[in-house]
Amino acid sequence: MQEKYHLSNKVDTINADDEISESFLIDTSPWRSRFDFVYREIRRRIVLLDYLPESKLDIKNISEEFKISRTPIRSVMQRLEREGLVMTKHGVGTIVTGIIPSQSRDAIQLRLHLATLIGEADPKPIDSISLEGLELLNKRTLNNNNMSQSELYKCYEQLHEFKCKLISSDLLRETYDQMYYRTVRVWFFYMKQLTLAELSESIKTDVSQTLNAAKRDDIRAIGFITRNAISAMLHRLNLLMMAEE
Amino acid sequence: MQEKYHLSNKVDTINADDEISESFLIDTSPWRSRFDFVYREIRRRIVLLDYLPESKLDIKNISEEFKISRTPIRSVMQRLEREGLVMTKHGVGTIVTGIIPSQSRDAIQLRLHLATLIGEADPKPIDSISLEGLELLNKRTLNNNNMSQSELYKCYEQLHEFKCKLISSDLLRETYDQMYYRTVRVWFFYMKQLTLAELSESIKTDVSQTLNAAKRDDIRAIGFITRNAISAMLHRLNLLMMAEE
DNA sequence: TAAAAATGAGTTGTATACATCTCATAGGGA
DNA sequence: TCCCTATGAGATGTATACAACTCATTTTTA
Repeated sequence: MQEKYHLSNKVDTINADDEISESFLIDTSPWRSRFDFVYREIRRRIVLLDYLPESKLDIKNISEEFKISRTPIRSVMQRLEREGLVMTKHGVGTIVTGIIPSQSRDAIQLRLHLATLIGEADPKPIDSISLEGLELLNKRTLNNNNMSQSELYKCYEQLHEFKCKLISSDLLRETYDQMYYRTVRVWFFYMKQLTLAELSESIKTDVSQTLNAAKRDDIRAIGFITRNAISAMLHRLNLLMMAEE
Repeated sequence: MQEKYHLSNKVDTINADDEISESFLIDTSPWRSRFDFVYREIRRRIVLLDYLPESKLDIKNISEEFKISRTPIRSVMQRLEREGLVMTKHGVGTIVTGIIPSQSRDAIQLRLHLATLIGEADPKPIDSISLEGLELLNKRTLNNNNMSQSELYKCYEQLHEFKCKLISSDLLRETYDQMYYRTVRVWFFYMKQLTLAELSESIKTDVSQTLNAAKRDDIRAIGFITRNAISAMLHRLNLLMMAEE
């Protein structure tokens, strides 16, 4: 964590074209960017198991690291708590939630169902830039046989973001997005070093299948590809979880 | 708002039986209750259009009313913002979100999809107390021909809570719950006085059908009953929204 | 000696003053 | 008269001191 946050980083720039009538209400101030930066960074650390499940977070340290007071960090933590990634208890501390098989299954299953809705209601058309990005991602994953966990995270996230762009409903997109981060953490937790290759293989086929469907503009297919990939992972995970119990 | 909040009110008492291993982490302190009370009350006001869409909230007034400082009120507002009920902009204010047809449709459609999942994965058994409550609700709605908006809100909420109890996945329940409040606000907004009777008729059949299914322990049926009720409402609403445009 | 009570360190929740931002309005110049 | 600018009220975001809570350790007491 050498570089601190740069406010110039673009953070989810919202399509100003849609809903102009309400866009004046959307807060694009630096505050929002700062919040988003810290939120994403801490989420990244939790998902990548940089902060281990059931470990206590040192809020004081974190606020010093980001050079920001405890108040906005609290906001971030409250959001992460709503999203099931941390738990807070008065007088005790802020703790990364443990990974509980039943809850993990629930999250995966919900994501699975939501994935089938990806191309349901008038999906957004695929713009050429996104498609190019996907082609690059495809080449990148094909050539790279031994991806690190962090590289894998980035690739997987990029694929996820591509799919998200196709969802026209903001609400569905956000809900699906939340499920993504919950489930990806579970992948990483159970896979650890052992089957990193397996996870990497899975993303390769996901990317190439998605690319094919995207080329022929078949967005519903992308929904089902995703659903099937999640289903496969769930099956694989059930074995792992049963072995552990 | 004569009576202030009573900390003794039970607020979502969590089943202490499940997941005992983690239950020590759950914060049951008065703070949590206070937060929940204020959150629910403000949500109620927004959903019942006590606070009108696009109107500005006077945070200072609200914090004085609840005899609590702006800090915890901010927490509540941040949660409501995540749930799409208010918007906040630095230096401007906190505003109840406007009701936008496309977004309303999205919320309703998502709730519709989630409803079909109600009895999917090992639903919780129906306990006799809940069933009795449902029977009472049935009698209450049958006899009461001219329900006020606030009565309707309570009945609808009670029915909703009954259905929620059947959902085994905490995650699905919470997501479904959020969609409920979003959509119910839209009902109330478009229905106003005109078709209150219609809404009341709709809930009557929903309750009685649900009761029948519950008696024969067919929980998947309840999911589909709900789905169909939502679908009917969506259809009705589309007509209203088209007429307005 | 053992159990109960008190103490204190450490953490989260709250109150409040201040920083920052936005918008409406008033004032001045062309 | 019109337009540009400045100013100030009022709102949200932040920093910080303090209150309240939990838990481990120490002290007291039977």
